[in-house]
Amino acid sequence: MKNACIVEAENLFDKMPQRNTVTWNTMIRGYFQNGFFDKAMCSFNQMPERDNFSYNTVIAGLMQCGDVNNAREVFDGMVDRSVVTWNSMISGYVRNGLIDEAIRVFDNMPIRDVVSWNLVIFGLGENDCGEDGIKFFIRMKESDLFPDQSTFTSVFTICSVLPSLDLGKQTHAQTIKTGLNCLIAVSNAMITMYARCGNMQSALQEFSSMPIHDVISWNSIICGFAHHGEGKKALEMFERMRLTDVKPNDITFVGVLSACSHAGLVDQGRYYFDYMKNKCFLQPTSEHYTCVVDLLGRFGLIDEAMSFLDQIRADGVEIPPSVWGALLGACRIHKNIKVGEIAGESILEVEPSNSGVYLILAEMFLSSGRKEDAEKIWARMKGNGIKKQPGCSWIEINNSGHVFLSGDRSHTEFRRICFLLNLLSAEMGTKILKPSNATSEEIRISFVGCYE
DNA sequence: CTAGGGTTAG
Repeated sequence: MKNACIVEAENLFDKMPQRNTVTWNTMIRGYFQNGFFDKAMCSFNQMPERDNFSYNTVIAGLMQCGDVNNAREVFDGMVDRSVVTWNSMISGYVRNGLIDEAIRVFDNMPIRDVVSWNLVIFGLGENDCGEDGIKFFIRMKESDLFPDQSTFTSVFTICSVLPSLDLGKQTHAQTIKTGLNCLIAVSNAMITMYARCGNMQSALQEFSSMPIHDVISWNSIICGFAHHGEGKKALEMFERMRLTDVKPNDITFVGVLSACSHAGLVDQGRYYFDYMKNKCFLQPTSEHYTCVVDLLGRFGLIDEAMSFLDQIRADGVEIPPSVWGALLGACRIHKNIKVGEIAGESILEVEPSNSGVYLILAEMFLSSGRKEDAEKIWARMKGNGIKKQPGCSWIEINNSGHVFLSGDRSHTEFRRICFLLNLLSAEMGTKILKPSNATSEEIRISFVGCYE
């Protein structure tokens, strides 16, 4: 039922000589889908007899509009709850970010099906609890239920976020055993898993093995290459995509433009941005603008970046903070304090608690000998009660995860890691335009924890 | 006939 049709549906419903429960249920769903929550609830209360479908429709509808409490009330008032009823509650809680509630429902339900497990695994993944999601995945396999397409896509996504290449490979093997690796959604998730685990070769191999590609397959491989700084390969894939019938979307161009940015391909970047707007008729988003400013800025074309901002304004768009951020980053590299200050202050107007901006501005002042201005920035930061979040990163090696937090140095291999990092940064220093005079400071890392 | 699950960037 489309929005314009709901009126027509209502007319028919009113004119009907007789209605049954199915008719009422259909009408209620239509009301919810078109945003008429009051009418939906009115019908629900008015209808002569309610079956399980009626309740499930109302719970899902209320959950979809964020009315978690009323959904709970309807649920609590039910006598006969089906698996779908319980799953609707889990789904609703997950959708509204209440993962703990979702798990409580899961724990209490008398019978679970594949969807119940999938919802919990997906929900945990979406809420930064991927490791717990994996635990549920293992428990699921110990039950008498078999993982399906949705299970595997969620698990691959978790593997790509953790990231855990080992688990990803293991899961890959399981999809082959079950034949689910032939499904396009599963393959797509697998490409992203391999890409984000740093294994572009396997990502490409999976991509190449697929008989059919959809826009997500192409986006996954393009963004994968772009993310790894393989700008040329990303663009090669995009050119191959153009030979197919698959239409690129806005995400494709985020990949393409960031590829140009990482590879320093300024002319191509200008061309693809124009191509996106004028040939594909895609409205640029703030991400696209950010990519272009980043591309121009990295290359030192600060003036062109500034006039590009005018072009954005001409589209009737207010410059988003992320665009100013890209410009600020460029100014930092190319030591353009004048524009950098404009960019930084523009961000702070909208995001006064953005600690990174204060630090970059202070650093820029300091490195150009304006110590007093740097101190003013620090004072402002302190005055606003802004603290920097310590940096954190993690990596999986030989089945165990190593988590590093900026500041302390308790990792057992701290000295060896520092030594190797210094070697690496010396190596990189020869390839960067700017000589590595910036950092004689010791690289500070620390060991925080381990997971299995 | 009607109800629950969604993979892509930064």
